[in-house]
Parts: sequence; C-alpha cells; structure tokens
Amino acid sequence: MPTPPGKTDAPLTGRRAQAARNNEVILEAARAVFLDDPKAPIAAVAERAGVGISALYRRYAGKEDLLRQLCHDGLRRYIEEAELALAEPDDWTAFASFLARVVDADVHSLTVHLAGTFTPTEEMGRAAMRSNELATVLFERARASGRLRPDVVLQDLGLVLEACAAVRVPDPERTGQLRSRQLAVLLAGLSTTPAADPLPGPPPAAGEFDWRWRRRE
Amino acid sequence: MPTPPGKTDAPLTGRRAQAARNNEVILEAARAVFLDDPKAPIAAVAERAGVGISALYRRYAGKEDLLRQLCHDGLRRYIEEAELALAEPDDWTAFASFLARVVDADVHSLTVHLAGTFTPTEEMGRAAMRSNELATVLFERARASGRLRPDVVLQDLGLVLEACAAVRVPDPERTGQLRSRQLAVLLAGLSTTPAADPLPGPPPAAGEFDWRWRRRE
DNA sequence: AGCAGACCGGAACGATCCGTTCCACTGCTA
DNA sequence: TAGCAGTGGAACGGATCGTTCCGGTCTGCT
Repeated sequence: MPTPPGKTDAPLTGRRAQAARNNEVILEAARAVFLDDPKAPIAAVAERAGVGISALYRRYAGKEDLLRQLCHDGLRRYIEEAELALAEPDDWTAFASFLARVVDADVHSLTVHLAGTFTPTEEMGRAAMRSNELATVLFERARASGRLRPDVVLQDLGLVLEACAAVRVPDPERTGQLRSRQLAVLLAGLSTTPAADPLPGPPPAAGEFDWRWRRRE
Repeated sequence: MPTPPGKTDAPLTGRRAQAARNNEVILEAARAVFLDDPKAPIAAVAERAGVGISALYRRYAGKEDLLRQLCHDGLRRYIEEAELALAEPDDWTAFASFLARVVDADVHSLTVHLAGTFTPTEEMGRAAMRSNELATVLFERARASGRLRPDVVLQDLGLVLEACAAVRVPDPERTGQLRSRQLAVLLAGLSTTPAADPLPGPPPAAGEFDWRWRRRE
C-alpha cells in the first residue's frame, strides 16, 4: 500500500498514474472487445488497450475473472438505468426511455451473452434479482398507463432486448441507429395506440448488410 | 457408375441404400448442428448423423464445401417460400405468411449466419439477387395494401428476420413458438392498423431464460 | 544516490481443439 | 470369389489461447 490513508490521493503521478489509467483503459478495451465477440482471446483485449498481457493478469486472476467483472458492471448499469427511469413521472415514457437507454448501452450483450462463460457470484445473483424487481415496477407502470397491449408479459422484454442486441453492423454508431429503429418498431408493436412518431434514423440502405458475405477470419 | 442408365434405379438396396440414406442423414445433421452453432466442428456433424467422418469427406470436399451447400439450400428455400407466398391473393397475408414461413424454417440463420465462412459461388450470387427481387415484390404488394407504415423500407425486413433468429432456447419447438410471438409483435409494429389478434403461443415464462446463466462448455 | 520492488511488455509453454488424411475392414456386386 | 465402393475412426499437423515467466524500467523511499 504505497499511499497511506491521509496522504495525497488525488492527482496520481508517474508510474502510479499509468497504473490507474490502465485500470480504465483495460476495462474499456475489454468491454469493446467482448461486446464484439464474447469469446475473443484475452490477447485481443491487451492489444486493443495498448498494454501488455501482464498488465491484465496483474489486475484479474484470469479470463473468467475479467468476464465476471464485466458482466457484473453490465448488471449494475442496468439497475442504474432502471432507477433513473423510475424518476420519470410519465409511466409510458419511463418504460420506453428505460428500454432505449438499456439498448443504447448494449447492456444486454454484456450480461446475457457473457453469462455462461463464468461461474456467477452470489452478489450477482442478488443484483439480477433486484434488476428484475425494478423492471417489474417499470413494466407494471407501463401497463397501468394503458398503452401496453394486455397480452404482453414482463418476460417479453427479454425478447425485445435480444432483438435489439441482434442488430449489428461493423460501425458501432450505425449499429446504435439501427437498434433505435428496431426498438421503435417493437415498441409500436407492444403498444395499443397507433404509431405517432416516424421511425428514427436513416433507414437501412440496400446493400448495408452485404458485409456478412465477406469472408470473416 | 455401378447402376447403368436404364437399369433399376428406384428401390436401392444394401450398401447402396445406406449410402443414399446417409446423404439425407448427413445433410439433416449438418443443418441441425450448424444452426445451433455456426462454428461447430465437423466431427459434431458426423456424430449427430451417427456416421464416421469418412462418410462426410466422401460427399464433400471439406467443411467449407458443406457449409456452402447448406447455405445454398437455405437460399433456395427462401426463394421457394417467396414464390409460394406470391400465389396468395391477399397482399398483406402474402407478406405476413411469407415472413412466418421463413422464420419457421430458420432460413435466416442458414444463409446469413453461415455467410462469411466460405467463398460464395456465382450461382449463389444469382440466387441472392433473385431472392431480393421476390422479396421486393412481396414488400411492394404489402405496401400497396396500405397496412404498412409508410416509413418502413424493404431492408427493414432484414432487421425483422434477424430479430426472430436471435430468439433461441434449448428446446427447438419452444424456440419456434417464441419466434412466432416475436414476429407478431414486429408485424404489429410495422403495420398501421391496430393489433387485431392476440399474441400467439404461451408467453415467455419467468425463469425461461435462466439457462443462459448455466455454464456452457 | 541508491535500492527494493511495483509495474510492465511480450516471448515461451503446454493444453486443447479441429480439419483432414489414412488405413484396415465390411459386405455388395458383377 | 475377386474387387471395390463405402465406411469407421485413429492419427497427424497446424492453429489457437490461457497462463506463466523473465528481463527490463521507472518510482518512491531511505
């Protein structure tokens, strides 16, 4: 413990600063890499972060540990967004904006698609439970607003999120646009009132999905 | 060529029958295996088919060849369903039933998710073109029916199919049910008229997606 | 100044995994 | 009965990937 409590701990310097910076850089790189391919090699994370492999193994016991942490972060983010949405007074808006933010943060890929690659901790179980409760509240409020089709159930949200996460093109920003569009269609499908706003974003263009046919390595 | 033309070629017998049967068995197994995991090892196909690896390599030059054939079959099936749907007089019904059948046959996974793992043939390029033309016709008819939101474009169908293909649970039959439900929501979202029929199938149940958290090997 | 050690980059290692080849065997078929 | 199409599955060689390890650098403290 090189910095005893009570001493300066705000503006880290030199080697210590690099270490602190690497904490962030590595997590960010891991997020990007594993979002793109859940079974990417750990070396890809190091390369993307611009650090050596040692910098990774100094912080995490192994790949599984890193994955678990990433997934846990996703859960936390989900809960965070749910709590934020609960503050919104309009029931339907709270529901819709919650989904929009969760989709935008790509939380679904982080949690669900990484799940199964590690043994979850007990705390993650509790977090999952809490996230479910929050989602239930938001869902019930949406139902109370009367804009929700009566035969939709809470678990349909899982299908919605999966559908949005499935949209993916090479450019991340474009992916976000297309996901918004997908979500808009799905929300319209879940609601009783006819569509009010036009579908967002530039619509998918002809040939925009042709990259799938290009050979992948 | 053991059976010269003109001789009996209908009811194969003995070793020859096994070979003919294996043709089917292998293709079916490959379909099932690669639908479940596009990068499954070729040995998994052999095992599932209950044959040796030689039986595979006798028929296909290699893995790539098999995947190409599978994908080509998917394209053919897509075209087939489109042509079938064109016979339906009601424009919207033709459109909806086309999508339903394509989703049900899991053609999207066969074509798009296998694409990129092999170099496509020229004939497949033509097939892809033709499938696009047919889909355009169906789409335009749906638009002409007036039930389609005006800001939806042909390429949105790609998003719809992707969304349905993304739904997956261990039991294939249940997967089909949930995909129908997903498609119903999406179709409702694409249409201008308010939802008429209730959503199909048993709705997703609590805990139905928990299997994702079970450790995968 | 000088030293101990935190921190790092990346080569090397060992364990899989997988596509393909190869060979011995079987039982039709002519 | 001789020959061969068809087969099962072991074996091989290459690739991949998680993890370890070592030599080097810079820092903070004495």
